[in-house]
Amino acid sequence: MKHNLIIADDHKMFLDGLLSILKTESNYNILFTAKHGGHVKKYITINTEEKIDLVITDVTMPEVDGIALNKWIKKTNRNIKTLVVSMHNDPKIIDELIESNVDGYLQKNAQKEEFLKAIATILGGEKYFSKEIKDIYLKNKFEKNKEKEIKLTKREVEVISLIAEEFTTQEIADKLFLSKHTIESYRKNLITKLNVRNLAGLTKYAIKKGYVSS
Amino acid sequence: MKHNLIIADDHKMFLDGLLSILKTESNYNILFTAKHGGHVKKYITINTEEKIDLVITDVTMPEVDGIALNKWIKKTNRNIKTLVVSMHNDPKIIDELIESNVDGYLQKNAQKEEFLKAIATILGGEKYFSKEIKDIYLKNKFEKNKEKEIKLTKREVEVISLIAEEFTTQEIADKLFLSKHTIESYRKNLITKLNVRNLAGLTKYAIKKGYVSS
DNA sequence: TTATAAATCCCTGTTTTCGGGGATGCTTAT
DNA sequence: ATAAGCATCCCCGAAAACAGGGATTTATAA
Repeated sequence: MKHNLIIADDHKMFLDGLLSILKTESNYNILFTAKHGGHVKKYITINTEEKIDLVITDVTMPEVDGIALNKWIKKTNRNIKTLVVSMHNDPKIIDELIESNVDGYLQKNAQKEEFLKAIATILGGEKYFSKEIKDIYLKNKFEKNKEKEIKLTKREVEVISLIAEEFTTQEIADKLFLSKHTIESYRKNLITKLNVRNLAGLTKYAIKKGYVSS
Repeated sequence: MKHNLIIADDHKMFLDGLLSILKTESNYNILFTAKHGGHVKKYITINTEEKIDLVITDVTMPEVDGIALNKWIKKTNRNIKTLVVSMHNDPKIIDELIESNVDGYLQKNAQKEEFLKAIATILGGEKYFSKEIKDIYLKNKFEKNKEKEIKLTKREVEVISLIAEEFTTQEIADKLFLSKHTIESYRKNLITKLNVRNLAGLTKYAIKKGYVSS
């Protein structure tokens, strides 16, 4: 029995490329192609009696993007599989998609073979993520867990930001209308808390967290 | 008169997508498609009497990549135009391509219309770069000019790297088998040279330059 | 060849950081 | 109500950083 697919991507070229690949496989039937997620939602909502097996969707699309579309599908139709394809591999996006139960994630620069493999795997009931994506996801999780307990207070963030902006303790004290001793306490606590050795470590942490621009 | 094109990309899907777009335009004739730059070089070398108007090429390809291919074409065949398409927009790559006289640069997530416009523009004898690419190129140039005089010596890079890695002066001295005074001199010079105020500034510079990871 | 730059080392101060304490209110959660 | 966390402030001493000189030798470029 043929599998029914829907593809959503606002890039004509990617769409055409994907269609040409899928054409070589005789048992895929393209029900519908869309320029953004809203069209897919409408299609699924209207054609309730039609069997839809898989929605392949881009992440960045106008109006309703791939993340929102995946969430909507997973919330309303538990038997429709989803495969997200994206140009980039932003850990946050990958995380959000996996948490909302996407069935697969591929980078757009994947080869034809991987595309077909991913689609077949997902239609077979399993999940498919490329090795890179898995690594990114796990690394992200791991780092998050390691840094989980370390939560800085508002004041600490203020202070570490100013430290990373090259201000001295006295200058920070003046800026925040606090005693020099207070800032010294904060610096000391930050060094202990963040498990670094000196200003350089604090600066690196501030940059990593985006408190300052490098 | 028809224009003769060559396309080089190791991604079947992109290739197919591009072909499907070009098919809608009747006056483009696809001479040859290749999986990497080496094939294109061979084709051009063999078919000397054939008129080749434009080579569209990806950046990342096995063996001979798009950068090398563009350089080779521009060195050996001044009447063949080149259009580079890429997934990413790394300033270094863009800079290198523009310096080696590429005729156009597009991101792969461009829309169909922009692809056709770029190809037409280039075949008309002009260059084509998308607005983002121009911005990236100019910003890069501008920043380079601003920072031009600041050149660190090998030793200075070693020292600033270790500073940013949270080592103290004494530790760096021990590591490099140098006197503590020497490292102090380097630190001092670096602070003056880079126009920063303290370790935090040095650390930020080191991160920006990629000497250490944040 | 003669500057110039790089790499190395040294000295004298002053300021800042760093590590170890401790204290006082004030809020928040248990 | 009591503990815990936060924000604030203080002290001390050692270590390190910072600022400002200067000096030598060895490459390297003009």
